[in-house]
Amino acid sequence: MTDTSDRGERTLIERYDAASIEPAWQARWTDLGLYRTDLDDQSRPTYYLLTMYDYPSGNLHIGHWYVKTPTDAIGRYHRMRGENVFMPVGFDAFGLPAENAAIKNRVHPREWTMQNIDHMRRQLRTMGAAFDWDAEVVTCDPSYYRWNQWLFLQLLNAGLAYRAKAPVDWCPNDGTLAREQVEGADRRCWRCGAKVEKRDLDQWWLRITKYADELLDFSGIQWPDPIRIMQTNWIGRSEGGEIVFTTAASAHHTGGEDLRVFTTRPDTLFGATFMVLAPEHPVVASLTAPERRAEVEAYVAHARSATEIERLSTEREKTGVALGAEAINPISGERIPIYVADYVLGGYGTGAIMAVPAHDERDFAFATQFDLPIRRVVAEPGTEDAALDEAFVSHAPTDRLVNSGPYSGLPADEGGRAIVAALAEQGAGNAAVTYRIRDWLISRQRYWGTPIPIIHCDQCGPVPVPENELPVLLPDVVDYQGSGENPLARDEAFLRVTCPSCDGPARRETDTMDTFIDSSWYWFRYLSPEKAGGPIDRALVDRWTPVDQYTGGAEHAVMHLLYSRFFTKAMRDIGLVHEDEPFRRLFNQGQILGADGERMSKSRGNVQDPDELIARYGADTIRLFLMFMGPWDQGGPWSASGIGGVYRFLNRVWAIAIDPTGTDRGDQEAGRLPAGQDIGVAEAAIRTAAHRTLRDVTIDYEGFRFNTMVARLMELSNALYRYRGTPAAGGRAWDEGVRLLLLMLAPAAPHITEELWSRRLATAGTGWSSIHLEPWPQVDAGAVIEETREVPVQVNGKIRDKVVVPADVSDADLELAVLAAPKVMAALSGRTPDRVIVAGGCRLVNLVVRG
RNA sequence: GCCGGAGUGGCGGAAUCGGCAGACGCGACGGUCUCAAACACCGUUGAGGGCAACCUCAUCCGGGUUCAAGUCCCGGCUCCGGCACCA
Repeated sequence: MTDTSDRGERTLIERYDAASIEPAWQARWTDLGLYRTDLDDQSRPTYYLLTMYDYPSGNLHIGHWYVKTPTDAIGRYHRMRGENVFMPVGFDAFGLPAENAAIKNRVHPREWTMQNIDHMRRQLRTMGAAFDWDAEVVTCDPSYYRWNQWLFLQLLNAGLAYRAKAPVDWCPNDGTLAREQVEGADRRCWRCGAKVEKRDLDQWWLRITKYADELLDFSGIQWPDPIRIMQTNWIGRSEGGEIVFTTAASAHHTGGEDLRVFTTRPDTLFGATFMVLAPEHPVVASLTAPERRAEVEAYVAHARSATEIERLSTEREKTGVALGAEAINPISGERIPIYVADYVLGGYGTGAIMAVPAHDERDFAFATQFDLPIRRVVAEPGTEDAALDEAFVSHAPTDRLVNSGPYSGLPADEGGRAIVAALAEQGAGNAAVTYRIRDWLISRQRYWGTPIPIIHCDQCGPVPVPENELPVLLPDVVDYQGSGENPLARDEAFLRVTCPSCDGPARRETDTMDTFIDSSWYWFRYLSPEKAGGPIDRALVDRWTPVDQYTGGAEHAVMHLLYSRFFTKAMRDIGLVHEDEPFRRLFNQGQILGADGERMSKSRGNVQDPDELIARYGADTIRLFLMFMGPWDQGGPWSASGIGGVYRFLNRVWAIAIDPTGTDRGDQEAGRLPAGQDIGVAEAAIRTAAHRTLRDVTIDYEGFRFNTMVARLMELSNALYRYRGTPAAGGRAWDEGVRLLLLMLAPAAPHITEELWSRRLATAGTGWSSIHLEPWPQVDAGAVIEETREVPVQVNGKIRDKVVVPADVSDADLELAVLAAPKVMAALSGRTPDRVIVAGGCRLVNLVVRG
């Protein structure tokens, strides 16, 4: 900190020097424990502000600053509003990159991760953010992941975890691959280039589908519409019916087997002209006619290697193969051919559909491709015989069934219900709901994750590790180099155990957990990161959660944010917490891309390191610049052009606060009040500017509109700067203006404002206290009232003139003033307006004249 | 492909309960200061036309609704995020 005692002896203005101010204040704040939250303080309302924790990739880049510094401003603003703010940080420390780095550089994942965390901690401190470092969580620490294991066991007890097979992408050399590790259209391993295959493995799942309906209810939270829509679509609830078709007897098959299909349109049952099974459907093999076997098997094998995105593409030509078997329509008795096609997914609905090409776009495309009949069964009145050149999918209340036997003529909706009822009576169908969302597969065939606390015994099957034996520690020395096998399976000491239930020889589960588990409850742990007797401190959790405000990238819109909601509900049902939702309010900020418009990544070499910017401008300038760039939810490519303007702004603030009487070389008007103003007018203008800014900036902070917040502070500083060196500078209005400017700027630029604030206090001879503990100022309503206003006047929608009228003018008086305005009279050229439209609140007048 | 978002001066962006398009900043141009340059400061700056007062055009493209459209509706294009093992 700068010693202020010798200021009077200086002849030149002391320059703004961020490099000397910022580290000093950061150190002092830490010494004072200014941002250590007293979680037990009952005197103020709590405000839990959470920003998504980081993966410790090694270096903080400008994207981290973009995420964190506006969040910090929110926290500081709320603190000034009198709330007890809790803003923790931590590290999402398990995951693939550590293991990839380990394989590549022969560093242990733990070492790599912990070094990165150390480095990032130091870098995080340079932001000057008000993080409470006492609350840090590091997920790869056994004190954290043991509770992942504990929670898993509770979920297992509650019937929310189970074991089932799932296909994974498999490389013969490197084992399971993540999606991003499978490259190219021919699907090769990124590391060794081998052809990637699918392999079915027994894996652990969490029953998120049980909560599907509850997850569709957002009534308890204030989240942005787009996120709610995406989650709703992701869950994908569909109402309809299940209909049981029967296989027909044929030369190679006895028939009589049930084939259940799910449909959202039971009303179109009479229009089913063929049936499609997913390649994964269990009866595909047994239904296939011998002469079709080779073709069907080849098709199924090929379909399994395609991604879901490819399979569901409506652009791609439909493919499929006839099985050489038929199914019987339960209501019409009609026999229709059965196909296998990859546009039907094994995991959705029943994995089988009745295809109604007349009323489904995908079925229509398939039928056209394979020359199958298309039979209209729903029509708008009068269009019953109209040809179909595309699927007729809309259903209006006036639509009626046609070609539907006894149901023909019924309104489509009613007919659909009647058909379901008839089917139910004969045991061939029922109303049903299905979801797009699948259960959450949490098994990973990796080393660097939370070991799943299960022991496999030949006698007893999978047995949970007893709670008192937790944590199952991740062994330190393990051969995690890729070799196809699970890394933990190669550690004999880890692997070989006795069964907790029968004491016989057994082996540990060698899969680890998805890292989304870590992030599905970490905000609870922040409240008591050291607690040994359980995952959470119930009293603190009850007082502090749900999190008041969560901020993070929109790339997490669905998965992380949905898993967190699911976990909270599951923990509630287990009796661990009371609430239904994790995050009351959510804000998804945008993403900073590299200068090339691509996502910042080391491999692309487009990462912007903030360190050189800090050295040149200081943290406050960067913080402010990131907020000023544009709307926070937008992000965009990084460009430092413009940062100089923000730096100039801070220099002006510095000059205004430290030297009100100074003037600038080169300014011929320096020291003079603006034309036509005396001191009274000038001071009133300053007061109005300051309080209007306060009014607007407050709204901007509340709405996270940081770009306009900074713009408004720039306007205020420009307004004050105009009076610098004039008789109005240093007066009461000026002093209040400076005070408000600093207070409003404090959440966004904490260092320079703290420095200038401490100098003000020193000058005033008051004892020091931090600006960040000041209350948010009050708007003086009297100072913001305007006496007159300028109203634009249009003639036939084009601006022709402006009139200045009293602010409380009546519509009638306004109209008189408008008609007397010279340019309006010229534009009317003697004509009388046919209509006079006064926009609401006298914002604008439009005169409409014909001819 | 499907779901979600965005497209406004040379650039980042402002203005969305339908009411002055371009706040604020960058850049550019002119000037002041300086021996000079840099810094700083003052001014101009959407495009086109006109001596001027002013006029015309302009918010991705094409239609539409309206006294009035960046904003609402219909159709398209481009870019960004997600699509279940990156986090």
